[in-house]
Amino acid sequence: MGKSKDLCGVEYVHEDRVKSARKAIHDDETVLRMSEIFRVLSDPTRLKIVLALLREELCVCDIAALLRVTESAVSHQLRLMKNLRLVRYRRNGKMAYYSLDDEHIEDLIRVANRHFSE
Amino acid sequence: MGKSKDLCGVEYVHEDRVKSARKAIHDDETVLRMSEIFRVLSDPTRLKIVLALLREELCVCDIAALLRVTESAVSHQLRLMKNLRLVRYRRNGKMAYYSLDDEHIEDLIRVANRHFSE
DNA sequence: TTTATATCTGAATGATTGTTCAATTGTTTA
DNA sequence: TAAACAATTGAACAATCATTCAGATATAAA
Repeated sequence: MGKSKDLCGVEYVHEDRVKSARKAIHDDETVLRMSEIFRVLSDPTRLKIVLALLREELCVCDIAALLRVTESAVSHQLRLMKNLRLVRYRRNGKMAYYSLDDEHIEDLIRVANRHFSE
Repeated sequence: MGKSKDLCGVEYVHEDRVKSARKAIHDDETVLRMSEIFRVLSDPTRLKIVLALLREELCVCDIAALLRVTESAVSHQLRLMKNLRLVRYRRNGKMAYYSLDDEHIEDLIRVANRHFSE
């Protein structure tokens, strides 16, 4: 089984398999956006914030106290998630109440849980 | 609604909500292991490798050519995923053929896809 | 207005990470 | 044997990241 060339001059050992595999890979922009979603959940602190918001709408200081991290750190992470439209917030006086704004995150966490329990 | 103290001396604004949210957060070790799974998929190169292996068993040099990255980079990432038991490999002569060794990854990617298509 | 509280922000810092490079291992072929 | 090839490995590097700190903003209460 020799090497073969494709149009771009890249050599493959198994041309058929590579062509098949390439169909399964999305375009770069889509891959990038998918990876961003997973990246949000790849940090333990952020994952805990998401897990907490899955159950209750919470203000920044409650999240900070619950996770034992500074309010500043929580605020930074919430901004990141707000920019990705994963959380929303409403102001009420001095407080900012955050809640989840994405119905697929719960599914992702459910699948990840299955990974350990099975 | 005043602040209240729990046993550890941490003050909460909304004690009831925090107690409820805490139940939704897994223990530290579980959260850490969950975040590790998401971390694997949070890098575009690794995500592409996974997407490719979802369809075909591939050798290192084919993955490298397909993604236009060095074989060394691919090998490093594959080792990481092998340590997490997400991929397996079989040797055949000089080649090492890698394939997915986890049935939940496909579900994670499916859910992430839904996030954009809906 | 002053004071206190809740949140946000930008800069700085230390830690982590993905890739590259050079060298090496193990296998096949000449 | 020697040469070629596929893959691995460890060190080094630049880039990214999460947190901290100090200060700013905004709202509520005194």
